[in-house]
This record gives sequence, structure tokens and C-alpha cells, in this order.
Amino acid sequence: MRFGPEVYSLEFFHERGYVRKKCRICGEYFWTVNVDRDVCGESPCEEYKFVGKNLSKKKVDVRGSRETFLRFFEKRGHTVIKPYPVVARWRTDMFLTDASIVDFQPYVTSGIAPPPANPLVISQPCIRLVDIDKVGLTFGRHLTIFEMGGAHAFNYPDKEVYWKEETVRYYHEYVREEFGIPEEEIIYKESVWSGGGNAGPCFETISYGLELATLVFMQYKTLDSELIELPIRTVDTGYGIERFAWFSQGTPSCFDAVYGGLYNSIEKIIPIPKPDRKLLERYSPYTALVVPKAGQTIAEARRIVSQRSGIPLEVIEREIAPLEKIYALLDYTKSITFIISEGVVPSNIKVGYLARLLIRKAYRLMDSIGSSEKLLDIIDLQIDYWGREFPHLIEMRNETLEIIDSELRKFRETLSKGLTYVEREIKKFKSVGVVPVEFLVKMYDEKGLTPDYIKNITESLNIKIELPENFYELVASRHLKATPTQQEDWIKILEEKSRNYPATIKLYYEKPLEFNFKAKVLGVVDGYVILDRTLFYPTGGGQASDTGILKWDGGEARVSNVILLAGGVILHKIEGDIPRLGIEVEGFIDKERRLSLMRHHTATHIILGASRRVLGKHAWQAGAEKEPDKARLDVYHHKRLTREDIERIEIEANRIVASRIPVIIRWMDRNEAEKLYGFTLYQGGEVPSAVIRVVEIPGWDVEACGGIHCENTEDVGIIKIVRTERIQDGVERLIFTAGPAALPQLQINDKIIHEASAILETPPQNIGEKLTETLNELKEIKRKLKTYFKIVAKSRASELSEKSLTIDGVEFYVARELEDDKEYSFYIVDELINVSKPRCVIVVFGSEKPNILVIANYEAQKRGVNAGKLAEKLAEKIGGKAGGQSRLGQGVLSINIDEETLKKVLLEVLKQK
RNA sequence: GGGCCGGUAGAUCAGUGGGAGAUCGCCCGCCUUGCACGCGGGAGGUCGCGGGUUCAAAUCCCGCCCGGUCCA
Repeated sequence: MRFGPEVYSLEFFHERGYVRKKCRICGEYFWTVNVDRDVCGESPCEEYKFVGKNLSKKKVDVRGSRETFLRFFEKRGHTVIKPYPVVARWRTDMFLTDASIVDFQPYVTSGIAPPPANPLVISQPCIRLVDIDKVGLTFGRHLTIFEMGGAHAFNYPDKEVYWKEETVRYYHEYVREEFGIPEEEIIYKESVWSGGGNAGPCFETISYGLELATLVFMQYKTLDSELIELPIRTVDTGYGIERFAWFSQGTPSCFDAVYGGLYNSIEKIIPIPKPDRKLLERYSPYTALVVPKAGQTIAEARRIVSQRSGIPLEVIEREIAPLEKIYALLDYTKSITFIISEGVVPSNIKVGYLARLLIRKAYRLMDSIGSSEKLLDIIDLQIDYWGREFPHLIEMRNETLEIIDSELRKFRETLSKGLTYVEREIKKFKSVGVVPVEFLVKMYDEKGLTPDYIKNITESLNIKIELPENFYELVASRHLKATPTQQEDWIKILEEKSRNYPATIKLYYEKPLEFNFKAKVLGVVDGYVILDRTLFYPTGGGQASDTGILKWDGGEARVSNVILLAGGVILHKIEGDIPRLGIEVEGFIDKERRLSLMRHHTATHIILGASRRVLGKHAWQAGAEKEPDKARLDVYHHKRLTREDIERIEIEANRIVASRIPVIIRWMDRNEAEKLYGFTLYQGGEVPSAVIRVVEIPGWDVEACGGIHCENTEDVGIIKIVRTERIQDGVERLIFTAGPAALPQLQINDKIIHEASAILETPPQNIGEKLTETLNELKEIKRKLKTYFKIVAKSRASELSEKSLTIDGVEFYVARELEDDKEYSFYIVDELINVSKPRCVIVVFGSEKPNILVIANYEAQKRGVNAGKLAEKLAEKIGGKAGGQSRLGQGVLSINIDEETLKKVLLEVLKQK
């Protein structure tokens, strides 16, 4: 995608004498006042030119950089907005906030909701994990967590705020006035930005080899690589708060500028390598040549920097690499601190996996410097360091540390299990002397063990490992087979067919306690009736739909399901007569079902409130479903729920029921609701509208919710948690019933107990004891039976030894046992078979369909006896099937047979041979 | 949401169609001044669950449950 030059040609540039040039390295166009300049200046086209120099008018740390930025735009008419969470819970298309504009997508940028202010300015903490493996290598040009200074203006067709000219003028003024960057060092590089379904031209602004900001003019929606003009054009600027701090201080790395104040306390925990300052200043500028993302391996990047800086590779490995580890560690631990403080529970799905990924990477880094047990201490310091500006970090300190600690425990467990496995398996490669790549990939994929860990083991065993530079790409290639999930087509078809109908008037919100209504039939689509208005609540927000009856003059139909389509049309699935168009029908809602659904929905909110209090603030809703007979709520939690947790949640929930708290439902402006209640509103996921329905149980729980609720918590009746299960790592499911629906559950439990009590002939409170006793008795009897069988087998064997048949020098013993027990039969065999003479024992045991067992000892086998074949032939002759190999044969006979007949058949079979 | 690996004694695991095993731990005994070791003996199992194939399934097939891991 590319835009023509006219898009970038601003009046501002002409006024100031800027000229358009083409970079001789990357070929991109840029604007500069320096006519001799032929390089765009952005990495990797040029190295950093500010390191070790005093180029800025003032020196700022992160806080100073942020404040400078916010105040600058505040003075120029922008309203300062508080930062949004780093976990983008208001969006379903992404997990983490990775840009300031994300806060306003998609509702504001698409026009569904107004912005909280216009224009506005925000310093938004962002997390990006794409460059995670090269954090450190670029000396801080890339971070997993950074603040994006966003100055945003939303231009509506009827209200223009400002556009390209003003945006660039603001930037120019900012760097000139606040940082004193001379005009000839301010470069505007033409580029294209796209992301989150939007796109537009942009300028990347560069000074001294460092990109300081991106000025995006978002004006298109991307649809199948086609650009569609948006009605709202958005100024989306991203000022690199950390980069301005770095530039202003001129330190070798950005980390020095960002974490400088943290070094002293970190050093008390882990050693920070201190390479010679001159070496760092010589090396640092060339880290601009490291390209993040795939395409350049770390080893390649190292070679390039070494070559250009003239610093030998071994010096880099020895002096610089250890420091880079500390850089990455500082960055990862900050990300971890921010994510976990927002209540993310590490797991193997969704955002929880990203948290786990970061924690594990940080742990491995700590492990590689021999301080893995100190990771929590570092997190603790990050909380202190950033908590001054982000107080929620301090509020959540204990919970954060507890969750990370629990995660570390799990990881250590995984590591030690994996390592034991590797130690066992690795011996296979000893003769070859090298561990193949496939093994390394397998261990990473299945056991989470990076090659480093394998290397530690193999080195002591003198086995080499084969580690290609593109190792992680190999891992990725194992997952290419992934198939995209199928969307539900039938809903789309219905939506298409119903698009010309007006949105149905929803009566159920206004009249939640009315159960019949009159409406007009507007149409019938594929067995679904569309009315002009309805009291039937459609499936949504995890609440099952209402059911009921439609009646009209001359007809009647059952409503079995109700669906709300994206356009607001409500479909009633009917079974029975089909109403004529235009007639009036009367609807009757199944009252008991609806009341039960309402109780379960309100109960869900109460249980969630209880969970967040008992388990912690991280116990966000992961999903919920409300049915007439029960409800379930999935919450994030890092440990299995204990009996005590469950009881406490139950007690808290029922206390709220008994407290007679009115449930308040209001339609509120989105921005206002967020300001008042925060993002915990979005427990049920995103809500795509400017006005949201807020369901509040004062002092207990507030959620954006479209469900139908009881008027007062007391109406819920009793709440009984029926059972819990762990549905994913880090997600616990609570299944509960409320009101009269709780009764059958309690009765079933009662019934089970009574039955058990009757069978065991003991009062309910003694069931456990009695059962243990009975099971012990059973074991004892089994043991006794075994002993008894052995004794009987012995005497049977001695009886039999007098009745052996000797054929071709092999002694044959034939036993017909009525006891249907294989083990017993083997005891008899054992008594007879262990002799140094050729011997073969045949046991037929059980009645009805007896089993046959044939064993031949080694000597007999030498004489040509094949037990398997013999069993097969005997079964064939008698009727039945059997098989086996030379030592042992077994099978089943189809008729009962006595000892004498068996002997006769045996002789016949042996004769045939 | 997807891919891959796994579930056998209290623990770690072996067992790829034919009688459920090893090591550690546990119990008893021997040896020893005592401890560690050593020696001998013993207890401990719904082979995750449910179907199917087979004369025969821990083992093969299907479904489910549970755990792990990599990725979106």
C-alpha cells in the first residue's frame, strides 16, 4: 500500500523550506530542510547520533517526558485523559493495549460512541510482544512496555477539529521548543500506517537517527486490501515517551534513561555488569542497525553491529551481552508487573498465556545469571518504582506477588519434570555425540524447555547440540497446520433475509415483570416470526431466551427460541401454525422459566462479587451461562478452589441475598459509566454502543449487562453452589442454582445420601466410615481368597500329577476346573510347569463358555510343542477360538466339556500332527 | 480457538496384543555400638473414564475427562 506524494505535501513544509528527498538506503521519501541529506535517518539506515552528547535543551526521565508532553498539548486545547488499562478488556480482537488509539477503537473511530474529549491527550502504557526476543539488543529502541504519548483529534463530517497541517505544526513546535532540536535535524519520513482494521498515511519523525514519534492520519477502513473512506478522520499521533527521555539524556541505552533510578536498588539483588562507558558509547550507536522481528537472527544482528562498530564479537559477547540480559529483564518485569496488577491470571490461553510467556522468559533470564529465586524481589522493586505514578500497582501488590509466586512454582515444576525426562532420553544420543535439532524442537514444544537447558545437561555428558540460528522459526513451522475456525453461517443467512425489517421494539426492559403482550406480525422468515414489538427476551449475555406461546384468531404456535440479530430485529422460532402477515397476535411468556432466568442472572452478579472478594480482584468473569435450572460462572483464578473458598463464596452470596439490596438498572453514557465505575464494568466482554446498560447491586457489583434482573437481591432466594470444575489452567467454573431451582439439587443430594445410607445400613453421618470399613473388608477377602487359591491349586496339582499322559516324551497335564478364575488356573500351572522335563499343562476353567489355557515349558517347546497352536487346534476341534505363541496359548470354548472328553480330543489333536 | 505430548503402585517411570513390572519411598527381619549403606522378605494397582475390534486390550480404534506444552 502506498499513497501519492500529494498526500504528504503540506503547506507547512513549503513555508519552512522543506524539500522532499529519497533515501539512498531504504528508498523511502522524506522531508528535510537539509538539501544535502540523502539518508532518511531512521534505523537501520543510520546509526544513533545523540549517544554521549548533550543535544537536548532539557533532560527528562519518563515522568518528566510524560509531563512535558501532556502539559504541552493541554496548553494547546487538548483535554488530558487518564491512561486506560494495558489489558484491553473492552475489545475482543486484541488482548493488550498496544497503542493509545486502541483506547478509542472501534467505537469512537467508527462513530458509534463519542470520544471522552476532543481533542484529547493521553500517555498510554502499551505492551507489544512482537519484538520480545530482541529487547535489549537495540539498547531500548524496542521495549515490551512503553508509554505512547497520544494527541488525538476526531474529525466528524460536521465538526472539523484539526488535520495534517496542525498535527505537524504541533510536533514541530514540541521538539523545537521543549527539546531545542534544530530545524535541520527534524526529518519527516513518509510512510503508511495500518492496524486494527484502519489505515492512513503517516509521518515518522526522526532526529539524530532515532524515530521519536509517528503522526498518523487515519482515514480509511481496510476491507480485503481495499481502502474505504471513513466518515471520521482521526489524528493518531504516538510520541515515544521513553525515546524522548533517552534522547534528552543521551545515555548509552534507553534503559539507563528509563530505569536509571532503579539501578541502585536492583544492584542489591542481582549484579549489574558495568562495561566501560566508552565501550558502551562506541557500541550503542550501531545497535540502530539491529532489525527486530523475523528476518534477521540475533547472531546476524551481532555480526553486523560488530563489523560496523569495529568491536570484536567476543568482546560484545563478554562485555555487552550480559548487560543486555539485565536490560531485557528490567523490561519484562515491568510488563509482568503491569499485566498481573490488572488481574490477569497466567494460563495457557488468551492473555493469560502472554503473561505466562513473559514470566517464563524473565525466569529463564534470571536463571541464566543464577538468581532465579530473586525474581519476585525484582517485581517488588518495580512496584515501588512505578507505583508512585500508577497507584493501582501498590494496591494490588500482595495479590500480584502471590499470583506470580504461584506461577513460578508451576514453572519450576514443569522445568524439573522436563529435565528429568531429558536426562533419561539424552543417553540415546551419547553414541552419536550430538543432539539433533528435532529433539530440541520437541523439548521446547512439549516440555517448554529452551535449548539452553538441554545444553546445560549435554555439556557435562560431552554431547554437542545442534542449534540452528532460526530455531524458533522451526518451532513455529510445527504449528502451520492450524485450521481457522468456522463461523456460524446460519445466523448470517437469517440476518441477510431479515435486513429489510425494522428493529423490533424491546418491551422486556421496561416491563420485566409482565408476561403477556400484543404485537403485529411483520413477517415470517424460515420459520421465525418477526413482530413489531416483543416481550420475549432473546438469547444474549449468557442468558437463555424466553419461551412461550403466540396466539391469534384462528391459530396458535409455541415459541421455542428467540434470537436478536445484529440489526436489532428479534426472531421468534415457532412450532405450530404460521400467523398471517399483518395480523395482531398475543404473546404469553413462560413465567416460571423467565423468573428462574432472572434469579439466575442476578445470582451470577452476586456470585461474581463474592468471588472477587473471596479470591481476589483478579477473579474476572471468563464466561457465564444462565439457564432455567442452573447457572454457571467461569472466573479466572490461579489455584484450585478449595472447599473453604466455595463455602465462603456461598455464605457471602447469600448474605447479599438476605440484605435486601435493590438492583439498580440505568442506561448511561459510555464515557461517564467508565469514569464512574472503571473497566470492571466489562465482565461480560465488549459492549458495542455509546449508551450502555449498567446493572448495579450497590456496594457489591456493577456491570454493563443486557440481561433481565430481579428488582431486589432478596428475590433471588437461596444460592447454592452445586459443584465446581477447572475448565482451563487458570479458569475455575462455579455451577450453582438459585431460588426454587436450588431445591431439586438439594433433594437429589438428599436422595443419594438416603439410598447410600439404606444400602450400607448405617445412618448418613456414618456412610464414610462404613464404606471405608467395607472396602477394607473387601481387600482382606481378596487377599484371603488368593492365599486360599494357592493352597487349593497346590493340592489340585498333586492330584493331577498322577494322571499325566506322556506323548513323544512330553508330559501332558489336563485340568478341568469349575472355578472361573484365570489367576487360580495359573497357580495350578505354576505348580506343575517348573521342571526340567518337557511338560505341557492344559487348563480349562469355568462353566458355560469355559476358558482354555495352554502352557508349555522350555523343554517341551524344544520338543516341538507350540502352546499357542495347540490351544488353537483344541478350540477348533471342541468349538471356540484360541491363539497365542509357543509358550502360552489361551482362548474361549463355546461348549462345556468334561475332563475325559478333553483328554480324548487332546490325544486326537496330538495324533494328527 | 488450534497443534503436539502425556495419564500404569505413595513418587518417578518401563511395559506396542497373550500371567501388571522396575527404582525410590513405606512395613517386617538380618547385619551394625549407633547412623548411613548392605542383605532378605512383605504390603501397596478400577493400567484416567466409556464404547468398539479381538478367543484375548494397559497395549489397537472411536469418544470423553484430566494434566502439560507451544502457538493464535
